[in-house]
Amino acid sequence: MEQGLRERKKQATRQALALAALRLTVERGFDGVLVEDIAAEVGVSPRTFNNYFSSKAEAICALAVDRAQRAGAALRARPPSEPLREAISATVLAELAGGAVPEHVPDRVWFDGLRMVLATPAMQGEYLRVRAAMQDALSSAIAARLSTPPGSLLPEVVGGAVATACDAATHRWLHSDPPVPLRSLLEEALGHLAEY
Amino acid sequence: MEQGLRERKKQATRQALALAALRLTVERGFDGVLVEDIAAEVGVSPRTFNNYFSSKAEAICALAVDRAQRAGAALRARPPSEPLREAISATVLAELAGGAVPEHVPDRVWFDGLRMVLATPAMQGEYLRVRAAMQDALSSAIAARLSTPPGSLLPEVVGGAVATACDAATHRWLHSDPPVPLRSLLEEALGHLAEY
DNA sequence: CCGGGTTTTTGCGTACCCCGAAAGCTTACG
DNA sequence: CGTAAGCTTTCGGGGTACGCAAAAACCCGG
Repeated sequence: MEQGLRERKKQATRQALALAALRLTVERGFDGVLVEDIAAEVGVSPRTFNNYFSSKAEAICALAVDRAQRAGAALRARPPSEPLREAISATVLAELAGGAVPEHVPDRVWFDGLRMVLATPAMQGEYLRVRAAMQDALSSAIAARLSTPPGSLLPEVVGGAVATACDAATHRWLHSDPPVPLRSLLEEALGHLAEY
Repeated sequence: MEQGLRERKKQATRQALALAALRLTVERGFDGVLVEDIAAEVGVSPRTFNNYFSSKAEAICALAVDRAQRAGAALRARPPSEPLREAISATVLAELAGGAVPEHVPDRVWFDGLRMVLATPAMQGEYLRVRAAMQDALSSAIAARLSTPPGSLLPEVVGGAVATACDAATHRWLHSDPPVPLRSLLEEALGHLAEY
């Protein structure tokens, strides 16, 4: 598992770049920060930045993608006897509403970052990839749980529907004034899905 | 409505650019065609291209976005007495499986184009915007039909879930070998949604 | 049919992004 | 240790996207 110093250093650089990208972008806006700045913050050449991420937007959203994948793993880890719907809602509530922000990222940076990504056209495309990552992670976990026939669309459809529900709840949460707890929005969204 | 020659010309230019972008990209791949080429094909300057579209990818997917919006309009146009689920499935089947390709685009270009967009990383982000456009169009139509309270998440969740189902069916369709009719995939996907 | 006001197109310049290649350093391992 | 493998860096180029100001195209009232 421990691939030695080399691998650890690589992951550290990656995290540092992603976090710096997020922080700086929150502070100065998407156009106010250059790839050069992010690289400088981490102490690495601009070219190296692009060895890790193929775009500035990708770096900014990298931590969110990581989290989506953790959600998939969490669903896989639930007891197989648990009914699918319960397993999903338990996973989603624990991972998204549990203050479980990735990798020592300050809560405030995370919240403001999400908000900014959604408000900036140049980053919406990348955010949609985060959502897609969530869908993929959930779908494959669902497929593993149910051991559905290979051709079935069910895992993708259900995974995508759940990802959509999380997304709708998150949007509403970020714009709610006065603030509403994310948990209750997630519960509402998952409820709508079940009753359709 | 008719804003005179001026407006008509603008729309014509827009369509021509979008179609040229799609055709050329199908023929030569995303990196094989420059903005310059697309502009030349239509007989306008490269600078003008960017007056209409803020990126090459946006132009390529513009027709698909237009179609998503037509789907929303179609849902609004269904009889209000019809139950929501029926209205949705009728709309989706008619708009997506009905060979209803936008604006005189050859079926083959449309099919190959979709395939290429989904296979090209540089364009996946833009495709996700198409899916998001579908979600928005459906959501707002659903909200209009149900006249739900302003704060409800239901329209977004259901609209997004349906968009996801369409998307999953489309993916499977494009990769099916031997070919499976899109209609039956859509029916399956919508079915999974209803039974979850 | 024609001139003034408006909108669109265009050319030019700029800032930035992303990537390929080759050289330089660092880590891994016998 | 010393050689092999892997990352980082430097350099340079091809493209994209957009601000700005001048030129062209269009619309309308006289």
